[in-house]
Amino acid sequence: MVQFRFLRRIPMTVRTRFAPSPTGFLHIGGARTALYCWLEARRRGGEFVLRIEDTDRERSTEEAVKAILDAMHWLDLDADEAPVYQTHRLDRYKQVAEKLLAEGKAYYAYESKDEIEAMRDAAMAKGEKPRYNGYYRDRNEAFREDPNRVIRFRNPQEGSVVFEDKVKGRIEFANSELDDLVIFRSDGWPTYNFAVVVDDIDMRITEVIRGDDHVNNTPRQINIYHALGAPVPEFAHLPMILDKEGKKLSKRTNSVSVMEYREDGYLPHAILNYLVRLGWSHGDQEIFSREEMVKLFDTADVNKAASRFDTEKLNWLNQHYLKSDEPATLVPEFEWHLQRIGIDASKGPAPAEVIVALRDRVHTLKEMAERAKIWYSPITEWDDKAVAKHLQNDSAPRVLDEAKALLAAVEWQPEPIHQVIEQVAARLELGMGKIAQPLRVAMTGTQVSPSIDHTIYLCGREEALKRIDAALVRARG
RNA sequence: GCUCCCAUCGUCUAGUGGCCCAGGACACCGCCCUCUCAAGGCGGGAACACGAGUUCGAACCUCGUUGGGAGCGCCA
Repeated sequence: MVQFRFLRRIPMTVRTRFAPSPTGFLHIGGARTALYCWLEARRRGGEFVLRIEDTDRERSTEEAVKAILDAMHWLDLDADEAPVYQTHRLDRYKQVAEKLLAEGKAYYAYESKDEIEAMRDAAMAKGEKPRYNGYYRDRNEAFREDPNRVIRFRNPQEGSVVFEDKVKGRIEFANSELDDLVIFRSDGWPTYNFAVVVDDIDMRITEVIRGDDHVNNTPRQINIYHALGAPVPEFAHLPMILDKEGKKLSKRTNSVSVMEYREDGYLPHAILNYLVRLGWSHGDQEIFSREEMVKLFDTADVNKAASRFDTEKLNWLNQHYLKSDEPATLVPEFEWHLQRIGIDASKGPAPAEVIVALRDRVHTLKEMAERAKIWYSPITEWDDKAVAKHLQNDSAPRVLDEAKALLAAVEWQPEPIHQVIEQVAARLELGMGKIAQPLRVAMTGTQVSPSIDHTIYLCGREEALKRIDAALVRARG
């Protein structure tokens, strides 16, 4: 055990964990928790690990595990170790519970669920908190086969539990408010509050970062740490994320799954940047690179109050990254979106050039893909108003004829094309509006598009000339 | 009902007793630029929940009120 003693002398490494229960997809609140755990570990040179809390065998699914892992991967929140699955650790929980039993820190109880419920109703009727009355606490009943057999933790009755939450500050609970919670269910599986503590001890977690819906569980868990003679980690309870109306986020009215945000066209780092600023800040700074987040983030600077999810601001950030990222780095995600709407990116302009043309005009890659359609497939719809206004007038046919002639021979690059348009304007003595709009309708069937030179350029010469011909038919028709 | 938590512009927030008749960002409005739509530039309106204290002085400290939220499971 020489090695062991040596290890003890090494300063404790910071370890954080993200512990989702696989009963659904990774939602946006969970993503923020994971981000904060990840950042805290990275900043302090520590380790970030994952634990799958799958002891609820009714609701946990394989698909959900995969969905969560996929989302974490997409966000690039990498864990330092393989995930720990609670269902693989049943023997360990049993072992720890036996120890507590042997030391008199836990006991068997045999009430049925109905009896427990009646107990709670009675307490409520008296204006008290619904809780266990401690019937078996001092009865020292031995183990016996019984469908109702559970193991309860013998919670201290005197004094109080105080902890210094890194975001909320000092929090105190009187032990008299706590009852003897079940740590092992009658089905032979441990309960959440027990498994979490055993796992966090075994996984050497030094800072527990989780949603503040867990604040009320914390004193119970601390008492279990004490009973087990284990050091208590630090706690940081993050406030909730509410929807735009200030209500709890729900699937009905919001996108909640991280992967839905992907489908909606958001960039992973835009989501991360949005999330890091939702509940945390560093002065007036809004834009944070991954490196800056890692350098600056601190759970101690997290806000105490709940915050609302604002899609408008996410949109702004997403566009910010669309505009400032190197286009080439956006291509894979963009192509993913093109493919989703049935566009074959190989049959049209280079995606990077399309990105440059559209990034000032859209907030998401989904929108971008939709608008990119005009360069990858033929025009199928014509905006009647656009046709009537910009094609069916005196100058349009002349503009189109003239442009067609010049475009047929020009070097196919945005700049020469731009010069062609200016030449047309000069020759026909017309303003740019009179030139650009008919061409725009010709190229797109609508009166809205990126700058006309780029719009034409991206069509490709052959297609551009074909579209001018088609427009001439309409202009004269 | 009981316990715990929270409270600055519409939203995210800066602010830790004087630098604040409160700063930034998103959104909104106006102007400029302009081949459309955007993007961009410039400017504008917009908040310390309320009431008592403490203090020479309070967005910041204390108490109360009101309003929100979470939890009170053999779910996590």
